[in-house]
Amino acid sequence: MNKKALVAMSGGVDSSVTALLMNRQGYECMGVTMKLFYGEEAETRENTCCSLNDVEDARSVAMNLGMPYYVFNFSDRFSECVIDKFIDAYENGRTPNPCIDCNRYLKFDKLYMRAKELGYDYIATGHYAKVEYDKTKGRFLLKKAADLSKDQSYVLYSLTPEQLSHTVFPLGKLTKSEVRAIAEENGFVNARKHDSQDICFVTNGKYSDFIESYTGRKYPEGNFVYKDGTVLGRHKGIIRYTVGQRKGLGLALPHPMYVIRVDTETNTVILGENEDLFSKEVTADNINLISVDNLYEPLRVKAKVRYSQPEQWATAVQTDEDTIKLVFDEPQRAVTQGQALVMYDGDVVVGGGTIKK
RNA sequence: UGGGCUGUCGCCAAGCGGUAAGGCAACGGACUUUGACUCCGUCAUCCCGUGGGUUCGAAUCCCGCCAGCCCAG
Repeated sequence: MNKKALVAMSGGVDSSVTALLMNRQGYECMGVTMKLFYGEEAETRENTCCSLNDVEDARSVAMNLGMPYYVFNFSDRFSECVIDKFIDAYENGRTPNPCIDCNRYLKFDKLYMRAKELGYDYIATGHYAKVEYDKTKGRFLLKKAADLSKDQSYVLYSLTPEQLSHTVFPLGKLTKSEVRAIAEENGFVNARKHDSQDICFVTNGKYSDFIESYTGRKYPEGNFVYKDGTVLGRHKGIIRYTVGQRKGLGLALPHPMYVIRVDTETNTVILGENEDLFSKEVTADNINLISVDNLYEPLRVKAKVRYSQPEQWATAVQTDEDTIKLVFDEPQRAVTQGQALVMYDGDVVVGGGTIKK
């Protein structure tokens, strides 16, 4: 009997080629698009996933491949686990990474559960990453993609052994251009479609405008305060600012200034110079360890604190059940609460957590 | 009311007789499956508070006026 896989299809090139490859590899596949949110503009937007056009594209590819195709409505789960968390983070002076939550709570949780219910053993997605079973260690590993420029292992660090053992990433060994070529060869409608980017549920304008219209709340103005306490001006609501930010302050200053801290207690945004943004220490909680059981013994790793950042040498140690303390060899810029800390041992994802400070 | 200083893009600010630097902000784009960062581009062309004058030529020199600031009162 063939192995059965549920393929998450966004309507983009990557997941379409994923479906094709899964088919070729002999899996009995079902294509699924998750309906995650409702936005009037979403239907026409080009750079996002999961809009109506995207559903049509996904359906077209699935039909092409002769696999059943369904749309699952996961919008409740999405608003609860991604959007609400996103808003909560900004309201509390943190900076969320919704893609990570979407993977954690939707693709590899809700969708995986649904797959199991329907008798499918595997989830396949178009992520650029690899899952490998390490016989010597007796565990599943998450590894970087062959195409390092597209590697998405960072946003997958939360996958558990259970999830990894039921996950297939067929694109992990391919480069983006190979994927596009395959799509082209097979006449996929979306072969040349733009890569998705930006926050998928913010279909129009800025995320801060989205939060205000979604919640109906208005975030009060407050002071921009220089690190020495001097008031420099008024900010337009705390959710609009994140550590390291320079643009959009609306302040005319003699030299560039950056947000170095957001203080929700006093509703102030603290500004300083670029040099003030560097720090060596990071604490992360809500951790997930993949390649090791724990980190109570300090471990030399390479780590990063945001999606697009080359990893940096550091030493990590677990301080309790759910917390990691990591010290970089060199100070890193704008380590921000709410973002993810992800650690690597070569190509292998050691694990990660949410930056607490 | 006397005395002094200042008045150049939304903000700061060069310029000191030869035909408007730069920074900040803003806007547009690139990069990017998060937010940022970064990079590229645009941004005073009847014009340098205003009205005269000198000069081949002034934001730059001279005179008047207006506005703001400071010190006296």
